[in-house]
Amino acid sequence: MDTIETHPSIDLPYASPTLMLEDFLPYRLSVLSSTISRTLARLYERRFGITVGEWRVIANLARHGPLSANGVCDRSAMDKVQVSRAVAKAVDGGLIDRSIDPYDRRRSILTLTAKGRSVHDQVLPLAREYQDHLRTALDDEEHAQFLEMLSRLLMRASSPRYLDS
Amino acid sequence: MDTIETHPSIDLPYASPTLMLEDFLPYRLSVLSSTISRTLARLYERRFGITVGEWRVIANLARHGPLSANGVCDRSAMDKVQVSRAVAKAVDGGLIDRSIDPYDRRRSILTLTAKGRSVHDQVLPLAREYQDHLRTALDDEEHAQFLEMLSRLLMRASSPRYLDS
DNA sequence: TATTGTTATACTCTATAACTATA
DNA sequence: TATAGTTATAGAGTATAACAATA
Repeated sequence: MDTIETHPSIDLPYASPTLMLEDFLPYRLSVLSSTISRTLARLYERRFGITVGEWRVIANLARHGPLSANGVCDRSAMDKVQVSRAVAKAVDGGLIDRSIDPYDRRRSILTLTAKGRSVHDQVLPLAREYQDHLRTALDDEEHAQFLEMLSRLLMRASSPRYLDS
Repeated sequence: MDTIETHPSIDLPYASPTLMLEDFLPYRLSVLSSTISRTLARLYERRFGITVGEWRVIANLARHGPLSANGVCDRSAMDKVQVSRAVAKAVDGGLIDRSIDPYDRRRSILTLTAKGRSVHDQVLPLAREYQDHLRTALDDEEHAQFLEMLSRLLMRASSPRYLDS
């Protein structure tokens, strides 16, 4: 609703413009994303003892594996340190098998173990179920639009002008 | 590994369904939100030495202040520990004035200092500028739709069924 | 007893850089 | 010299609980 008065209230000696946090896009995104991430993180941790990072690695190996650590980086929005740690934990837990690429001994070859595949096959329906639960908030067209808008926003958010400075 | 014979594909000994991470809504939201949050956190920290938490408290006090710590909690999606720490840092930095409510001596009364107001007035246009930069990815109608979809998704994400368990 | 707010503790996450081994 | 990956370190954020003061 627009203001009726043409100038700020005389009660206030000084009233600078303010931010309605609940309409600030970064805030809104952050609240939604962290609510969802927390829920999923708990789901993965409680039921399967894995972190979100491990899940991302596992999901990528299930779909695209075998991959090197670098291959996982490229597909997971995780940097090499995050991948290294997630992989170490998953190898430790017997979910991932790590060997050395004989053609380039700096590279690793990561594959799911049977146990890792089994965890994947159990987590996947739960992840999908949660996504479907969220998606009941949107119809198919809206969902497509939403994803498309996320893409456009990400391109903007990743633009160099704002990434440093 | 489980059965081979019952699976249709000949090429793959075992191919369970997989998740295309890049189409998984929680993943997409997380990548976008963390890119944006990181950018803003750097902006606030580098130019003004404040955390995102402090900025949220400051923005709320500028708009709705004076508030108690609880009042800030209600409006900022932060819990009382986060608020307590953000307020302590801002009081320490001379941005917020903290006194005790004489009518309920458990409560604090938080107001911006002149310095806090000044920081607010400098951060605000930068925050808006960044939001506007993001918003060039969307037209006005899309932006309204986007915020509205975020609301619906948040209601879903906050539903009790998935918050614990 | 319940509420407001602070403090303690432990754990996760992130960012950066240094390091190794290989190429 | 460059790349793949690991390790080290410190800082920030998060969750939980315990706590003091007040109601």
